Formats: sequence, structure tokens, C-alpha cells
Amino acid sequence: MYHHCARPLDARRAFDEIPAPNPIIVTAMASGCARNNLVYPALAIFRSMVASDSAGVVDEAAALVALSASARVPDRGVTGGIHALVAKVGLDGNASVANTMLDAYAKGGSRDLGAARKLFDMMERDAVSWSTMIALYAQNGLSAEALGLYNKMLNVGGGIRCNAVALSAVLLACTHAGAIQTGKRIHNQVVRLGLEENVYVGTSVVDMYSKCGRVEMARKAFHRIKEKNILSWSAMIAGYGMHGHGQEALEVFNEMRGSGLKPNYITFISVLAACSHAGLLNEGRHWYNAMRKEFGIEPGIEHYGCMVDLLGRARCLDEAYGLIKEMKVKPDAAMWGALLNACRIHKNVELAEIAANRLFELDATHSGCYVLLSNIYAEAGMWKDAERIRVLVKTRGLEKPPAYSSVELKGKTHLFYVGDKRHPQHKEIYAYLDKLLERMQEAGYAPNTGSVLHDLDEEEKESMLRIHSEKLAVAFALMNSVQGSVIHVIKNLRVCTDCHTAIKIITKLTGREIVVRDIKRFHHFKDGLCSCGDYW
DNA sequence: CTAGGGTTAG
Repeated sequence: MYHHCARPLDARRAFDEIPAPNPIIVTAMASGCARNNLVYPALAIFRSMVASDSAGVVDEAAALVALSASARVPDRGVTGGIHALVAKVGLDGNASVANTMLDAYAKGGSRDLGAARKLFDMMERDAVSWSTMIALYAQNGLSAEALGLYNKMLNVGGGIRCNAVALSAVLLACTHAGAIQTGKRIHNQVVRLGLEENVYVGTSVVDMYSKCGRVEMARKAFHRIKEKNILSWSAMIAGYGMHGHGQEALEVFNEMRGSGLKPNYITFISVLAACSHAGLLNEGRHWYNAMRKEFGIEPGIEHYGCMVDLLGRARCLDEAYGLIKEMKVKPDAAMWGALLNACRIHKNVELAEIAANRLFELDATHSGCYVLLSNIYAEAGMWKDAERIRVLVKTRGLEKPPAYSSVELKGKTHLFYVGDKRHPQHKEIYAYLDKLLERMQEAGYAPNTGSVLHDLDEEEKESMLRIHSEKLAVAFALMNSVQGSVIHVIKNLRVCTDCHTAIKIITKLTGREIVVRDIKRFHHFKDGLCSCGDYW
């Protein structure tokens, strides 16, 4: 009773008054501790139970409590230790115990996916084991492994059927990989099984379509969810937001409030991000103020980040800087990065230097901001300063994380790094790109060599730009798809200025529509224009 | 007495 009332100390007092507690009461005590986040006491109780276990009374329930507690401890190796104790009392063959252990190995401080997989391969597997392992891969960004295991479950899983948990997990893997074709196939499966109404599966489908560039499909799936929760609504708002559809995002937000659900911390991140992507300054200001006053939610670093983006975009650079100075949370690198980016767009060198210096203090190894600052100098004609920063990058030995872009073709994902020659079609791709570049230059495209961070002459700089991953991916997709189909490219970093300009021109020249998902948002290129309005 | 897998931001 005390535990359920979140009063662990009273529970402990009552427990201590029992002269000879039996294993049932001891397990109840441990479970109560775990429920109230007292994971170490919970584990201690289990350890002493095993130590004094002469008659084999430590049962499945006690093991489950201990294992689920071990998944919440920040130290490494705790699950392994409990595993040994569980084995000592002969409970490691128990199906529930093994499944709980599987999850615990990959969570908490252990984070050992390899150990989880090893256990998975050895144990007797049921539907829960398969979905647990698939979910673990998906949550840790190992999309290919998650998809592979999902297929394996259906083919050689010993008659294990598809279930809601495995489906939402594998949809998450499609989302990360941007694998729309596979995602659609899974969605068909969802429809066949009548699981569209399931809030977990439905929300996963919504998020998958949004993040794979099909926000209209996301909306359709959204309407099919029977009992939408705060996550479903937030996903839909975020979906519209990342595509630059700010009004639609706000309409969904209104609908949500109309339905009686209270927005939470994350909902407001989605709302403010949507305002920021669409440049809705007044709406953004309104909801930023309302979240505190009407909903009692204190803005966190993410909300400030959205506001700095939004104000910066609207040329209110001083207000953005003022907001950073007055916020109660310590500004992080992303915050100064947002201001720095706004300075790039509005060519404010003075404030850019302030932002960059604060950024360097926080993260001196972040090569992206050196590039940004150097570009700002270069665009302002301050070549010496631009050069100084470039030298700094070299002497400090900072490497940009490798940029890559990917395109899905007939269900297979093709990955391109800068200057990649690993693709079997690479010769044709480069030849195609050269021809295209000629036509682009005739149409007025001039390579923006200011954004190349190398000590090279102009010609060499142009060839550096030519081989950018997004250009390779676009060229490959153009070569291999039919006129009229929309090309979808996914990039792991922000799309570069030159590629952004280039793709706009490509859509004009070819009459094709190109959608690029970068690390921040979607860019819908059509007829020579981009949905971001050149702000990103 | 107890317990195992899933979805939202960036």
C-alpha cells in the first residue's frame, strides 16, 4: 500500500517490523523500491535473497524485479551480475526472465547490444524475444539489423506472426533509414492485420511517412488512429512542421487542444519548431509566451533554440541574442550555432564573431561552426579572416564528419559519400553529372566556391563541389527513375549552400521534383524554388 | 508477491 502511494520510507518501516518476512513479502519490498526509483536498494534485496537462498525459494517474480531494476542503473555490468545470480538459482531458462534480461542487457549503463544478441541466439525465443531484439536494434539506430531480423522472424521464426510491437519497432527502423518503399510494405502489412487503429503502430506509421517525405500519407494514417495520445498529435504537428507547413501544424495543434488533451514539453517543441521552419514570427512569439502562462511549462533549451532560429530568420538578431543572454538555462553549442547560422543568412559579421567565440568555448572541436564563420567572412569579403579560420581548422586537425546522402531505389538504399567511387555505377553517374553541370551553367548556375574549406584554386574548388554527396545522389536518382516520379534524398548533415542552389536549378531544367531531408528539415524543390524559402 | 517488448523533439 505504501509503495503504491509512493511512500517507500513508510513501506520500509512496515517491512522492518515484520519478524520473519517470507520471500513473497521480500519480493514485494524490492518491487516497491524499484517502482519508486530506488533501484540500488531493490538490487541489494535481491542479492541478499540469493545469498540466503538455501531452500530454492527465490522465484521468477524476484528475478524479474531485479532484472528490470538492473536496466535502470547507470553503471556498467550490473545486468551481467544479476544474470549470474539468476543462473545460480536456476531461473535463467525461464522465458519471462530471459526476455527481461535481453532488454536489460541493452539498456541502462550496460548498453551492450552484443551481449543481448548473444543471449537472443542462445535462448528459446517467443514473440516477445523477437520484438524485443528488433526494437533494441531500431532504437539504437541499427536499421539494417532491425529490418533483417524482422524478415528473419517471419521466415525462420518458427511460425511467429507479425505483432504490433515488432511492427512499430521495424517502422522506426524504416524512419531512420528513410526507407519509404520498405516502410510502405510494412504499412500494407499493418492494414492487412487491422492494426492501423493501434496508437503505437499508427503513430509509428505517421512518423515514418513524415520523415520519409510523405506528409500527406502521414495525415491519412493519423486519422486512422482510434485513440490518439499526446505522442500521436505531437508527431503529426512535428511532421507538418519539418515540411515547412506551419499553418497546418498549428491547425492540428488547435484540434488537439479542442479534443481536451494537454500539450506537454515536447508538443511545444514541435509547435515552436513548426513556426520557426515556416517563419511564423507572431504565432511563435504567442505560443512561446502562452506555454508558460497558460500551460505552466517552463521553456527549456530546445524551446529557446526554436525561438533563436525564428527570431534570427526574421532578422531580429539582437532580440535573438538578448533571449540567449536572459535565459535561465545555460546556452549550449546548438544555441550559439543557431545564432551563428542566422548571422550567416543576414550577413552580420559582428554578431557572428560573438556567437562563434562562445561556440568555440563550449565545443572547440565542432568543425561545422568554423566552416560557417569562415563562409560569413568570405561572403563579407573579409578574405584574410576567412583564411585565418581555415588555417585554424587545419592546424587543429579538425575533420568534418563524413557527409553522405542516400537514395532508395527499388527497395534498396544507395549510399554516397563525397567523391564516392565505390558505387558500381559511379562512372556513369559522374558523366551524367558533368553533362548536367554544363546545362546548369548555361542556365546561370555558378558554383559557390566560397563554401569550400580547402586551400585550392578555383578549378579545384569547383571539382570539390561537383562531387558533393547530395549531387551524386540526385544524379543517380535522375538516371534511374522515370519522369514524373518524385526523387527523395536523405542527407546526414545540413544541405550545403551550393547544393541547395544547384538542386533548385536542376528541378527547373529537368522538370523533376526533388525532396531532400537534411539533419534539420525537409526541402521540397520544384520549378527552381525550395519550400524552405532559402532559409535553413 | 511479481514481470518482459512499442510511438512524439533535436
